Amino acid sequence: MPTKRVPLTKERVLRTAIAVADERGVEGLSMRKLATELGVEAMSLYHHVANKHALLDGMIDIVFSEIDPPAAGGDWKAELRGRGLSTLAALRRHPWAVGEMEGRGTHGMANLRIHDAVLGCLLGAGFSEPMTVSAMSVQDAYIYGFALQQVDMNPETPADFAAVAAQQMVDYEAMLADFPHLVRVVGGHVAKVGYDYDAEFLFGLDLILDALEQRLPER
Amino acid sequence: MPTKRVPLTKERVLRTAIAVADERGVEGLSMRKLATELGVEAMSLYHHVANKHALLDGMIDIVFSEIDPPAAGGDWKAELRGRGLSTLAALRRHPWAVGEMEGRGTHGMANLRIHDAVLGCLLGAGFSEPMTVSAMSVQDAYIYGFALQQVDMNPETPADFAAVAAQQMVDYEAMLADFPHLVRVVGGHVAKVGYDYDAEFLFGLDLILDALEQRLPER
DNA sequence: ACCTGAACACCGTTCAAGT
DNA sequence: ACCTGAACACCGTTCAAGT
Repeated sequence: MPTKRVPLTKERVLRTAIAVADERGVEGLSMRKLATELGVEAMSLYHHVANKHALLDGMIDIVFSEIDPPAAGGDWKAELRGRGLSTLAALRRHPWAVGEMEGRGTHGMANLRIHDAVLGCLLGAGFSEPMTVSAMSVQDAYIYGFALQQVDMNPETPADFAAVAAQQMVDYEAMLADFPHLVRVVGGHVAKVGYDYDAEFLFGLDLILDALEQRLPER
Repeated sequence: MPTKRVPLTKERVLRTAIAVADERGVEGLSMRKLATELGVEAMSLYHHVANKHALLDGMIDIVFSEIDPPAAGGDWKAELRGRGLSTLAALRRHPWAVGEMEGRGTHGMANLRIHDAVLGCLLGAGFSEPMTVSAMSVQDAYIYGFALQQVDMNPETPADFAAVAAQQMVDYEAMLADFPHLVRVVGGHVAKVGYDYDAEFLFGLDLILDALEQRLPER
């Protein structure tokens, strides 16, 4: 209703799509709803984006652009720790992203940029070329996997919450009998309020970075 | 056309849904197509499954049921290594699964069963309760994250392959100038045929398991 | 050049009706 | 009890037509 004069651009389409997905989940993002949000008809979007797949490609690369790349000169462990935290933060701001990153053949410029920086950081630290590939692979798998698990904790459709709670109770019934370790450990430590996801994330990230340091040729 | 007498059961609906998703991706799985595959109308499915969300819940728990749970008594590292490999194998057989596991509040029985076994294995190894939670969290994040990256490598729609190849070339153009480390490392080691995903997976899994062993109280 | 109305071939799901 | 036909409210995308 307000600024109806501002013209449609690819940038504006992508930014608005991200806002919609952040708010309503990727399930709640349709070309038609996005168009309405932009004060336009659905078909107008196709002048700025080839199709919905390309729309998601663009959205995902914007998420990658929010990640701080590690510097190559300094303390490589600190740099990669910072990059890990920055990645998790971006994926937490855009919880739909991690589930859509897989299977889409193409890689955006921002994606390539941060991976290039990570490789440069590891090579600068003294890792061999094959070891650098492996070292990046473990870190990325861990970071994306952790983000994925975290999304799993916060159900994105609050409408399902009652169903979830009910199912939880059914599970609990069986758990008491069949899953003693889950009852003991999860009941005792995870279910208590204030479970600290950032601390949990850093435990794993530091575990991996320290283990990688031990694989460094010299020292 | 052949066996039209066999009655619809939840089991048969879920198994067929998995077969369809394995073959055509989760995008290619609709209630209507699944019904056709079963020689039935779409609405008949709703007698065995509450809705599509519940269908996916059931499918995912069948994937979990294909994972070998670790034993509690033996060599904990070997057991958890085996469980990691078994999980990766299941997620490779059903590439759609890892992208659908997130965000769905509910957890099936097979899911709970294998997590209970992992916890039992770690507790049996001598880890404290909070450490057991952390140790399972790193492993799961790594395993699911690795599976996610692997799906990313194999584009699930072979129709897009030409587009992917074309985009790859565009990327390469820019890479030569802007992403020197990617060109050096990925060009030299990853792009060469025969990149061994299982070896890469085990590098990270063993790195994590060895690092966890160092955190064990006694030894 | 940029936007759109109408249309096509799909979706998930409900509901009243059939056997 | 189990299955279905017709209908509703949605999808992504194409295409010829408007400005």
